[in-house]
Amino acid sequence: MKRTEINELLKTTEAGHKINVKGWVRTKRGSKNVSFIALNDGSTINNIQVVVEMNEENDKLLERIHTGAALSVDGMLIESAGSGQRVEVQATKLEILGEANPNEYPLQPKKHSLEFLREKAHLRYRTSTFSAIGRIRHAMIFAIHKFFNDRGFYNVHSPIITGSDAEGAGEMFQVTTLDLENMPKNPDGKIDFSRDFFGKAANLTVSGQLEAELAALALSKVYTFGPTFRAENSNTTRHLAEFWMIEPEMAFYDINDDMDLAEDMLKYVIDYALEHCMDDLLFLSKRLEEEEKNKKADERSMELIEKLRFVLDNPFERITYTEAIDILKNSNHNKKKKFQYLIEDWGADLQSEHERYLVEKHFKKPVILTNYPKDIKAFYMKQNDDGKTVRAMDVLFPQIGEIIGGSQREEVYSKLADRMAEMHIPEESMWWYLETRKFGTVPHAGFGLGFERLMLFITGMGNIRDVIPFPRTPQNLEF
RNA sequence: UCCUCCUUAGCUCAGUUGGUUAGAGCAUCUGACUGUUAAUCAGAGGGUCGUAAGUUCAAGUCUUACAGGGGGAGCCA
Repeated sequence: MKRTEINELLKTTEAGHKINVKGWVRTKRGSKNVSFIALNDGSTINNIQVVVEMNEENDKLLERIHTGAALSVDGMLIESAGSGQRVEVQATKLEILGEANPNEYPLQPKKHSLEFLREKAHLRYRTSTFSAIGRIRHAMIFAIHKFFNDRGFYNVHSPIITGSDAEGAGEMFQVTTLDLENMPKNPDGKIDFSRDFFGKAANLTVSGQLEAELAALALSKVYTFGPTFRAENSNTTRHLAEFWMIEPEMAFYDINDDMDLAEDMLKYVIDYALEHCMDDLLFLSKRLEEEEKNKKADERSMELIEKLRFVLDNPFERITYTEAIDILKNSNHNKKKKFQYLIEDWGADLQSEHERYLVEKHFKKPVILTNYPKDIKAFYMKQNDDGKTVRAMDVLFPQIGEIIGGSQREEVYSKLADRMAEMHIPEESMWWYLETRKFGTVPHAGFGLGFERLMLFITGMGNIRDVIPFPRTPQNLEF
């Protein structure tokens, strides 16, 4: 018989027909005459209840069925005689597809710590929490593609292996086919990369932005959505060595158009999650609420769905770096010396604590900071006429901090070339990028959204290692 | 990379000012129960207290080193 997925079964309004269902056992409860199995196949957070009448044959099978076992069940879909669910499956034939030895299977029908599950990453998808995150992650990927497609953007595949080492976004992972035990050397003792696969040193990309700019200067509106690699020794709840980034790039956009797009996109995907992932969000919300109970009253945060709606319904606050410095400098927090790094002079980079103060204490909503000092930002950002600032824009979210970093790009050849020289970026490695400013240059802008940081916000999870199936972080490559 | 905390049963945790035989819930096994909802009730098995060394009459408890993990900071998305 053809299998029906559990989300379909639970939606059924007409009961009383024969079906087949397959899935993994979440719990089994028994009494003298009847046993109940909660079965889940990942199509929904909800389980279907399988009812098994006790007889000699079923007794033997049930002894081998424990949490984690895979089953195929033929039976009648009927209205439930119990009160916890609308429909259930009255089993006529049970088949064990795969047993799970209860003395070895690590997952139990109870709450496990996220730390424990991280060490069981090969099985954690089978928990309610991680299957919910998996489904939401898919929905967000789809929503992002839909958002851009509906607005006439083209998706571009930027390269994963790159020969450019001047993107300046962070430490890079080297890619080589040279024999590490026996590296070819030049007469001066340095490694001879002309003998390497590409004839030069190669790395994994840290950003697709520069390539996206090339595409935008022909296709007008493009976006990348691909893996990104940073070899920084970052050990935090919001950094990964391998993460997915969305980088739209638009010709004829200025910084204000860029901010509008960023805000629209974030609101669109939040709305999409509320529309399509409510079951999973409600589960994660309940889970969070239980965790929050253990916290002090003033450390508790807004309920997950309420928080998503709040961001959706309120315009983001847009202020300049200079205005932010004034707010921080004159804040009681600064005067009472509650910041670890006190704000004194214009020009300093903002610390996490300052960003959090602006978002969580002062404005109490997402903030877009613009026009940063040029010395703390990348070489490609559009220089303002004041000679001090650039048209950068960072979107700051509660709890997460920077979720988007973007800017209008410098389109004037001479200004870009001068800035590269000032920052010691070798022109010969970036000649192709500079040429776009030589031929038919136009104002353009773009931004980068860290996909896992978006996932942190949508799911309310606290650690970025829990919103990507197989996290890559320093000293960790087990799965 | 820096600072800080944690490691006790398969899992989550308790373990007093160092003191006799290290506890609980869940899970597992046995039994009871006419439909349960992370079922319930009764009983059983399960631990060289992360590893190594030290202090002490005595260490799960104190000290040091190492390992694994968490949180915070920096770098950023």
